[in-house]
Amino acid sequence: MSEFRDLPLETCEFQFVHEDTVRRALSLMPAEDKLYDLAELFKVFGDSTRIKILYALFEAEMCVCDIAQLLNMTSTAVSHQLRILKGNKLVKSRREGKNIFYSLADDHVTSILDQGMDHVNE
Amino acid sequence: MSEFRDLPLETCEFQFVHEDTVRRALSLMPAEDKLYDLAELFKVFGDSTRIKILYALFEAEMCVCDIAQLLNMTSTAVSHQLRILKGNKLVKSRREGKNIFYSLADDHVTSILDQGMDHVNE
DNA sequence: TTATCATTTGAATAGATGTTCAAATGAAAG
DNA sequence: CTTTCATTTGAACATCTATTCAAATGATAA
Repeated sequence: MSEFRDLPLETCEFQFVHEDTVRRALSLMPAEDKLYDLAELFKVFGDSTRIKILYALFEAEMCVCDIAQLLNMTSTAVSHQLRILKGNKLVKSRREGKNIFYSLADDHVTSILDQGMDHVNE
Repeated sequence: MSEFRDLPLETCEFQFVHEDTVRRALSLMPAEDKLYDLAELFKVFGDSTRIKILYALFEAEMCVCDIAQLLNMTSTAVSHQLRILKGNKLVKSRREGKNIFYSLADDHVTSILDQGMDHVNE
């Protein structure tokens, strides 16, 4: 039969509309897990606290306490968010005595933020 | 006094750490509402259903029913997400008889997706 | 008009998520 | 060792959000 997976018959109860378009798009879609990972990445950027943290680190590395002061938040709340940012490889950290300094992981972070900011500023 | 807003004294109870760094970063941060808008934008990308819809429309314009079939979801669920995408100017629509065709709003959408996909593929 | 059906809308539900609180690490200093 | 304190951790809570369901539009055809 077809080289593609069967299309569900139930979604549109009465007819197939534009079946060719659907099949072609389906065959060209990235893998399911890639799309999921991509959504997860953007989800990390989709919180104003985390966005603020990333912009703060844009200037210089900072410890948790610095960021907490800057954002007028508790160190605990900031630490929770830094954990998520680090888990997604958007920031990295180094210890210096009692302090742990965080900084942006790589230039990708900056370019994603810039791209988004362009859209917002239109 | 200072040209910057006062820093809160309560976040780090016992001392100011790296006050200069904090003040400089604070003065260079984008406006609060810009950062909020940016987070809102990324929040829209931060859902796998919406990501799938955008990638589907990457190939060709499609009606709600087409997308629903392709994603194996109900038209209702897809419509709700299209509403969000359209509200954020990521897709546009045109009516043709009973069908409403959706397509990507502009090239910005593509470049944001590409940038994110690069990071995921590392 | 009436029937058909793609799409939208609003309310309800279930699941995800950010902040707070209390407690636990971990490193430096006395 | 004990104290100090920056940071982390886990649980609880409140809020947000995606999907479902039932019902309403809106456009075409009979």
